[in-house]
Amino acid sequence: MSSPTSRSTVTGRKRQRVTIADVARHAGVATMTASRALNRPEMVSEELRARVLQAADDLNYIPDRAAGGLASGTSLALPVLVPTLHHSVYVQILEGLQERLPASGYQIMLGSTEYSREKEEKLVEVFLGWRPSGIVLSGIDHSERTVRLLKSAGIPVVEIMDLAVASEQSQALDLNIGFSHAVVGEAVVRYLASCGYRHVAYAGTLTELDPRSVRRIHGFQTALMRLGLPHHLIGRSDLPSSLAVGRDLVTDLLHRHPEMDAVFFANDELAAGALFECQRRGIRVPEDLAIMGFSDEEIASHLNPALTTVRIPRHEMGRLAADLLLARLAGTLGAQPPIDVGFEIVQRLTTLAPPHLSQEPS
Amino acid sequence: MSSPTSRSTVTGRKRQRVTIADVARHAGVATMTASRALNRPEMVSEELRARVLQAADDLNYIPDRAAGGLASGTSLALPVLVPTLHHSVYVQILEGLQERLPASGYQIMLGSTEYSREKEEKLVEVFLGWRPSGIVLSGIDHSERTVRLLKSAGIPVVEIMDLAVASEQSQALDLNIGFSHAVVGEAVVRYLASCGYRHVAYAGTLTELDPRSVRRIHGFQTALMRLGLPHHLIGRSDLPSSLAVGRDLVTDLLHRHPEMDAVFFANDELAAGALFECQRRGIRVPEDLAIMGFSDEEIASHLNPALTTVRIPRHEMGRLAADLLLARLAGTLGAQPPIDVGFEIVQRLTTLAPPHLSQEPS
DNA sequence: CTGAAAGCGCTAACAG
DNA sequence: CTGTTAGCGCTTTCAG
Repeated sequence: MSSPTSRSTVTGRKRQRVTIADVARHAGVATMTASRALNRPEMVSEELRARVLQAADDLNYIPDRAAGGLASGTSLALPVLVPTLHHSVYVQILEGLQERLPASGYQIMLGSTEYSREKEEKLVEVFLGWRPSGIVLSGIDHSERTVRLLKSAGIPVVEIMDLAVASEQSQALDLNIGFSHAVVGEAVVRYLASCGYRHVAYAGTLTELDPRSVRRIHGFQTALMRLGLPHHLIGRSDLPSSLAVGRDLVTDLLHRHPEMDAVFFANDELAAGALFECQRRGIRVPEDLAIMGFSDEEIASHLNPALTTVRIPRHEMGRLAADLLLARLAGTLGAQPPIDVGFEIVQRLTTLAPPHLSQEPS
Repeated sequence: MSSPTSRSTVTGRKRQRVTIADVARHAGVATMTASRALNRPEMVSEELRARVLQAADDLNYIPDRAAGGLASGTSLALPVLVPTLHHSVYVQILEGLQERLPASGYQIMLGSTEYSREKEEKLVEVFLGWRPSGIVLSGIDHSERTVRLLKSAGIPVVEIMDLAVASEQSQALDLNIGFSHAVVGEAVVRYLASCGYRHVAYAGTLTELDPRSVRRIHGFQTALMRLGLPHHLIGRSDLPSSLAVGRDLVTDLLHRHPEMDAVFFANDELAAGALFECQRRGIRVPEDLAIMGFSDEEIASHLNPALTTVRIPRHEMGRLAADLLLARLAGTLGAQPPIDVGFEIVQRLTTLAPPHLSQEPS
C-alpha cells in the first residue's frame, strides 16, 4: 500500500485449487494419462493407474465438473421436473430416480413447475444451459418452445406420469412411462356403477391447471354419460390439496348434491380428509356415502374404514425412468414406444358393494 | 461409402450450438459486450444492451453454464443434502428452499445421505466438483473429511435441522438454523409428567443412525431420570418409518411394558400408525395410553382423537436457510451465531391431562 | 462505457 | 498404451 518498489512477494495469495495437472505431475505422467486413469481405467496400464489414483488421493483432488463438461460437451447433470413436491406421488418418483441415478454418477437437479407450462419452459431453458445428459419431465403437455428446445438439444427425454398415445395426437418427445388418466376415470366410473352407485361425483383441486386431472375428469364424465348417469357432480377447489380441503370439498358437494352417493377424489389426501369429515358429521361410509381415492398412499389401508383407491406404481415409474435413461445413455436402447405401467383399483371398505350386487358379473 | 475423391461437403454436420460470440456478431458488438449486456446490464449503454438482448432472443441463445462456471470459478449450483425424502419434514424444507433459490438463479442439486456420514462425504465430494456457490446440509454431524473439504472450499455452508451449541463441543461449520433435539426430549418428558404420566416410552426407527434421534432420546432419558421416573421404556425398529411400523412399535411396547401409560414417537407418522392400532384393539387413547408425535404434520390435527405433537417450523427453516444463504452470497451477511427456531408442544386430545392435574401450575 | 487478449481445467483427436 | 496439441464457451483482466 506504500513501499514503492514492493517486490511481488505474493507467495501464492489465493489457495491454488489442485488440478489434474498437479495430479499428473505428482504421479509423473502426462495430464492426459491422469485423466484417462481417472475416467477410463481400462485404457491405462495397471501400474500407472495405481500411481495416478494414489496421487489424486494424496492431493485430495476433486475434478472440476465445469471444466470436464465444457471439454466434453456434456455433463452428468440430470434435471428432473415435477409439478410439485407437495404430492407424495412425485416425491416417491423422485426417490425411485434417486435410487439409481446417483449410483451411476449422475446428479439430479430438481425443478418444480407448479403445474405451469411457462415455468416449465423457463426451467428447461435454464437446465439446458448445464448441458445435461438427459432430462425427466412430468406429463406430456409442454409449451411449443419447450418442445423445440428439447428437440434441438438432442438429449434423451423421459416423460412420466402420463401416456402419450398417438391417437390422442400427443406425440411422446422420446421415452415415455406412465398410464392413461382418461382410462382411470372410466374404470373408476365403471367400478362405482357396478357397486350400484348412481350419483357419482368427482372432486379435486386446481383441476384446470393439471392436464392429467382434466383427462381423468374427461374419462370420468364420458363413462358416466355412456351409462346414462348424471355427470355434472363436480367439486373443485383452487387451494392446493390437503386434508382440510378434502373436508371442504365433501361438505360443499353434500350441500349442493344431497342425492350424491359416491365421490372419487383426485388423491388419497383429499379422500382421507373427506372421510374424517364424514366421521365427524356422523355420515356413514360407505352406507350413506362411498369414498374413493387415487394413488394408494400408505394411509389408505390404515384408515377406518380402509380406503378404496387406485394404485399406481409410483416408485416403479421412477426406477423404470432411471433405468431407461441409463440404458439410453449407455447407448443400448433405441427408440421406444410409450410404456403403460397401468393402474389397479384396490377395493377396500369405503365402497363396499351393496349385497344385491355382489352376484352380478363384474 | 464408395466414391474415392468424396469432397468434404460436410456442410456443418454437427448442429453448431449458438454461442455468445454468435450473439455478439449478430448484434455487431464485441463478445465481451454481449456478455456484459447479458450479465451486468448496468455496465452497458442502453442501446447496445437492447441490441444484444434482441440478438440473443433471435438466435435462441442459451448460455453455457459450464463455460461460465469454468471462467468465473463458481456456478449457480446449490447442493442440498437431506437424509431422506421419505420424511415429509425434509420435503417441506426443500419446498421452502425451492421457493427462494431458483428465483435468484440458483439451481438446487439434490442429494440423499440415507443418514450415512460416508454417503454424505461422497456427495459433498461430488457436489464440490461443481464449484457450487454454497451448500445446505442436514444436521451438524459430519465426517472429518467432510468438514475439511467444506472448510477448504471456502463457500457458505448452511446446516439445518439441528443446533450446534458451542458448549456441546459441536461447532457450526458456518451458518446454522435449527433447534435443540435434546431440549425437545426434555420438554416432552416435562409435559407428559405434568399430565400425570409416569411410565413414559420413546419409540422410533433407525435411532442409532440419526444423531438427532440420539440427542432427543438422550434429553428424554435425562429428564426422566431427574424426575425419578423409569427411563428404560424404549421401542426401536430397523425399518424406515411408516404407519405399519408405528403399529408394530406400540404393539411391541405394550407387550413388553404393560405398565406404560404414554409414548412419544419420533414422528407423526409413527404416532398415527400407533393410534390406528389402538383403535383397532380397543385401547382407549388417551385414557389407557397417551400418544404423542413429533413435527406436527397436517394429519395430526385431523386424527380422531387429534394428536398431541411437537410443532417445528419446517417450511420456515427452509426459507430462512435460503434467505441467509442469499444474503451471504450477496455479501451482506457476515458470520452468524446459530439460529434457534425453537419448537412448540401442541396439546391436542391424545394426551388429555387427567382432571386432578388440570389445576396444577404448569 | 467498450474491446482485445488470455486462460479457467479438462478432454477429444491425433500422433507415437 | 501414452503423450501432444488444441480448443470447449465464457469471463477476467487490462487497455482504450
